[in-house]
Amino acid sequence: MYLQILVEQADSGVESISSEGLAELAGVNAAKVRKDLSYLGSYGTRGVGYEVDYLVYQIRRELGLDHDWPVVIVGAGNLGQALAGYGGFGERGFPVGGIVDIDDAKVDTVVGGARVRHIDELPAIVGAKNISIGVVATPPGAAQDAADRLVRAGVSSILNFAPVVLSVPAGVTVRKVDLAVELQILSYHEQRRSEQRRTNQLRAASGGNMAPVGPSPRSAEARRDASA
Amino acid sequence: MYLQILVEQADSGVESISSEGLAELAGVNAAKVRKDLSYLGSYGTRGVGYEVDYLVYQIRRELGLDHDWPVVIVGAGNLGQALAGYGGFGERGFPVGGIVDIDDAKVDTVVGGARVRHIDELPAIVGAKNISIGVVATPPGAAQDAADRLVRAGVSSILNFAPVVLSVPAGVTVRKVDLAVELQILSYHEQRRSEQRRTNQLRAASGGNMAPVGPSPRSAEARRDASA
DNA sequence: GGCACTTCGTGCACGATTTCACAAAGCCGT
DNA sequence: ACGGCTTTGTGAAATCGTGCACGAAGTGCC
Repeated sequence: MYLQILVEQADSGVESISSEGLAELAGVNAAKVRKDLSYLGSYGTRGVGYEVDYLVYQIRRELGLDHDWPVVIVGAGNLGQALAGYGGFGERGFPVGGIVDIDDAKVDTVVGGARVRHIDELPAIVGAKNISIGVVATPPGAAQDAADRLVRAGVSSILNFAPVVLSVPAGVTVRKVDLAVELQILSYHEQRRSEQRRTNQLRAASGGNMAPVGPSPRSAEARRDASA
Repeated sequence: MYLQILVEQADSGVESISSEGLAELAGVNAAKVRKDLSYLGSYGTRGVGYEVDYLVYQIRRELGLDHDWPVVIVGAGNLGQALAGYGGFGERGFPVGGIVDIDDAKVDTVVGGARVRHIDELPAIVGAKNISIGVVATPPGAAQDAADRLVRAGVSSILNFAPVVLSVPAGVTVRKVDLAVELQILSYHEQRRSEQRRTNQLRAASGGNMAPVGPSPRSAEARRDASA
């Protein structure tokens, strides 16, 4: 998150930023920013702040973003195609090194400049380009098989878009992005808001004379939401 | 997460599950599962466990998933089209209630069964279908404007796919999904793994006789990853 | 060169979350 | 009906993360 903000700042010509400034942009506490950045080393200057470019460089280095990480996408359905077509990936250091599908009808079609290849070619693709990151964009039922194949092919990090919990051997990192879960969390907040409204109406209807429902009890939560 | 696992279990015919079983599947501690579920009420049976169907029902109710939440998508580019075309949304209770774009060239094209409408129609769409959730699928530069328009139209929850921090009034919930950030986190793990390998090689080369690099110091982290 | 001012880096305290541990509660076999 | 077994629900303890406060270190003006 810091990296993103810092790059944005660098692009608008900001050369130096204080922990407080960065904290404001990130929606967190300034002390937290300093503590977080201190894990990278002492890259700030007291009385001045942090040099944006240098900090960007250091964060990139720590995250391993000083070189490209080609990724292979498994599943050329709706989502797989969108991901392959989305230029933002390559721009940010993750070029699409290949896209595969199990369905012969999809093989050899072209999406986003890459030709879809058969999933059996996965080991060859991963080996040739030395790929260590795989993206699972299959239907739920095929996701575990896709993950197994990725692991067998030598991939050690997986980004999973399928709404299932993948089981992988130790030493393989999985991250899951579940769009429905994100929506469910929003649903929960909406639900609470509508309950809140009902309660307020009841209070108003009963001509109540109660303490106002101030922001204080929920402020911490609200802040987290805003910064998320 | 529990909901997802429970639904999966229900589909495979499991009728009852213990906190320990659920904890295993979720990759967390059993006591945590019990404490989490206890916030919903006392829906377990001592000596037996939790009835899967009933628990699913209770979690759904708490999350506000007992009715549909139509969503409106802003941005009919690559990602917006994929989201609109992806059936999984509607299936999980979030039907696409509309998709809009600012570009006249895109207006009136049809994606995923919905006709793209102009962004100026946002208030009408939101009002007509009583929509409270908006999805921002625009390029970074247009995201804040999209969010502002959503808020003005009356939306109170936003799912943001653009890699920028949106600022919204208090009372509006924003969740951000940033695919590049997910990949960056994987990159970080890969980076560490490759550093690890180098260190091991050095150790081996120096004929070292050191304590083995066991899984213990990283096990907590690994567990978090697996369960994420 | 010295002084006022700014901002970092970090020890410490507090609050939140997670885990432990155990009593209470229910099932099942006899 | 009762005792043994299992598993929940929840106080208490331990751990973890965050924010405060302040010394250290730098800048810039006079």
